[in-house]
Amino acid sequence: VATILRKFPSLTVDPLVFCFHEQQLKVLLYRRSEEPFQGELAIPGGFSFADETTIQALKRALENKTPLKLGKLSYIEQMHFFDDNVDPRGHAVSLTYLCLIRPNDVPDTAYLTSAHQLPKLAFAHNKIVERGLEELKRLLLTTTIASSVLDREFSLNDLHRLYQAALNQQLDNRNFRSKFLRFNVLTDTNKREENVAYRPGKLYRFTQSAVQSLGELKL
Amino acid sequence: VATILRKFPSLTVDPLVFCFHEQQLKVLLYRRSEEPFQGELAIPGGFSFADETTIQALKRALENKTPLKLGKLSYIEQMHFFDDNVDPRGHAVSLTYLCLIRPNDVPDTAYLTSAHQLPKLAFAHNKIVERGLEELKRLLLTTTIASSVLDREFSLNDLHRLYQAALNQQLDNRNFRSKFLRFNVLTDTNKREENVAYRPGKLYRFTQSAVQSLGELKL
DNA sequence: ACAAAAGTGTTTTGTGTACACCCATGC
DNA sequence: GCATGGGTGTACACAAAACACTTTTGT
Repeated sequence: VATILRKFPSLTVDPLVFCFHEQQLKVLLYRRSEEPFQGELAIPGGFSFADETTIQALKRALENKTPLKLGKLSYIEQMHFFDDNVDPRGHAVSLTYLCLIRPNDVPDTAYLTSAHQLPKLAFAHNKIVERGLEELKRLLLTTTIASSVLDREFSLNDLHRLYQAALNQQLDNRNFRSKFLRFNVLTDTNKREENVAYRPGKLYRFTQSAVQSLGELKL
Repeated sequence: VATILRKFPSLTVDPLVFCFHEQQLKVLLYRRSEEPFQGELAIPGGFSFADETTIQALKRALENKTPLKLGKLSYIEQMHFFDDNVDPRGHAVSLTYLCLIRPNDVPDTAYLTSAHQLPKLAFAHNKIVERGLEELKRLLLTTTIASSVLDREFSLNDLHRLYQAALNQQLDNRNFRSKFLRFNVLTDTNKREENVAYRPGKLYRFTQSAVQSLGELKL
């Protein structure tokens, strides 16, 4: 039996956590305290061993290496599997997860960097972030995933700013509003922003907490 | 070192091969000759060991268990990674690949079944096919992936029948044609069908061999 | 009254959809 | 000339895109 077990590559999991912070789309990183790549920035991943799920491994890595708790994540979805990792310690394969956390749940001590201007990361982690960014954009355009990026209540302009930040482009405010309202996925809370030094915006929430599909793809 | 290696789950790869055959969307299977699930139908997967890529493992499994050659596949894309497999032999994780092969390249001896009316398969393979079907539909609606499902030259009606079969719904023929032509991805070969007992259709091919995106997702 | 951001409408252009008939070919 | 599938056009409703000003609130 041992001879069979020896033959498999080591499995790692990498949580790619995005959040919307200071009007920017950001990525959660940590600074490695050990070799390899000591001192460099990396995605806070770790090994996934036999007889545990990859989510259990994800929790361990995330909570050991960052101040986030798995339970605070608002969304977790499996993403690409990399089988061409260059880990100096041997053949490793790595499963990446796309994760989201709401602005209110981000600890102050979390290390965040802008997703659109990444520094050089350890391993091939830049590739992972690129890929996750594409996936996140796709989800924003086709689903109500924004409900997991924003706090539960938000103004239409918050939503507008999120889309502009994540897609990294300007979107006409009037068209954006009317289009989004036409999807019929938002509920007016009858509340308004508070403690702002200007006209307070109306607060909305997503009617359904589950992520649902938006514009249908038609042929 | 050995103690670390022992701890990882075994890794398997599963090639989910679709093809368009007898006007139907079909899936490639094989009948298992060994335990577990001896005698049952399954996706022709196998183990992926350390120091080989998952594609190498895919090739070995596919060519050992079916009459197909990896080199004949017209498209290979990584799909979902399952970490909740129920393999009686222990904790296994499995990476699935969505694969396509053109009608002309399908050997007569391949075991194919209709993708929309699957029998019960071994392991949790029904789930894999369901998922692959969703992914294939998505690709057909958003990319020129059809170029890897059809032979290089085909009539617009072939294309129409492919979409109807894969999406499992009727599509208005006139609208389908004008829409697809408007994408500007097809080239008229100036050839026609031969040896048909009716008016022969014009043959087209995709202008670019690489898969490209079709309708843009807009907001 | 001023600053700051919230909120609103119209026009033009293009796409989605529904629908029925003639055409070209082989036999 | 007939059977078979190939191929074409129009009208309507709605969505996409471009575009600038008024309103509300706090200070």
